[in-house]
Amino acid sequence: MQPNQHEANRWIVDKIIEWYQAHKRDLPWRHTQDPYLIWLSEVILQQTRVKQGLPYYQRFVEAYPTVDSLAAAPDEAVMRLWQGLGYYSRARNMLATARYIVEQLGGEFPARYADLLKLKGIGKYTAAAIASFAFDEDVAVLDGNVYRVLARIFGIEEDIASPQAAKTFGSLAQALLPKGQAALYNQAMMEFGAVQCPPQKPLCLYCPIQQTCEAFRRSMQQELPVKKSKVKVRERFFYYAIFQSGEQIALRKRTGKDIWEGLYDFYLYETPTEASEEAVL
DNA sequence: GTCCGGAAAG
DNA sequence: CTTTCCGGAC
Repeated sequence: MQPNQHEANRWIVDKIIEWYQAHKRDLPWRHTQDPYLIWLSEVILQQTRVKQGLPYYQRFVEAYPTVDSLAAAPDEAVMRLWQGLGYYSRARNMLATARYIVEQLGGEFPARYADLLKLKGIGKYTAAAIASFAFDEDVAVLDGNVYRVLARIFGIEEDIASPQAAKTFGSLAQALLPKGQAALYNQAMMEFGAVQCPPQKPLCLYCPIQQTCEAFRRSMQQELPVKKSKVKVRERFFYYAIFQSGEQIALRKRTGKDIWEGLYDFYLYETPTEASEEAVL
């Protein structure tokens, strides 16, 4: 890093925070420092867009305004409220954790990142979100938005799906965090990513940090962040029937959008799983 | 159809 | 390390 890099970084962070204060969306969980409500919102938002999660959050807060009320709720009632959100194990983990907090921790929400991390259904992201939003612990969140914003600003071409990237981006995000302003910084980074610097069509033309953005300078907004799409391997089972008449063997031209398009092969019977000889015949 | 995403499980 | 869980956007 250049000697003035620290200053440049501080400038970038200040600009993003300034942008956040002017453009942030008014969302209900931004008006509370209650760790329970922040946790609730984060679990819902983990797998859901704000627009879709909002009504669920409102219904949960209405039905279960405290960790005690959630802990006392019947399983079916919670699952019913969760219906439509998907990833149902998260609702189950949330309920189990609420009960654990009430029964084992005297209803006291853990206040530190390291302790939050031990709870069921709370991983690095959610632990950092609660620790910073509710308790202002100086721990940086790392979510898809943060990855994207950092990859673009600094022109980082590391594959964000790799575990190694978590270290690179994690230490960078942590280094950028202004001490004592974790909640503000984290929310600003994520909101900036969601609104100003989305995956498609980032709003570079009126971006406050355009002048220091590597992706903009190199016109790489669409290429960053780099995410190696996992080529999913599918097993296919081909059983060929060979029809022979004298010297001639029947072949068939392959059509349609598939492997070997336009090429010839024998008459084919395909199964998604391995089939026995009897089944094929 | 493809891609996306936190945490847990494998 | 990779895969799985779900529903929505496109």
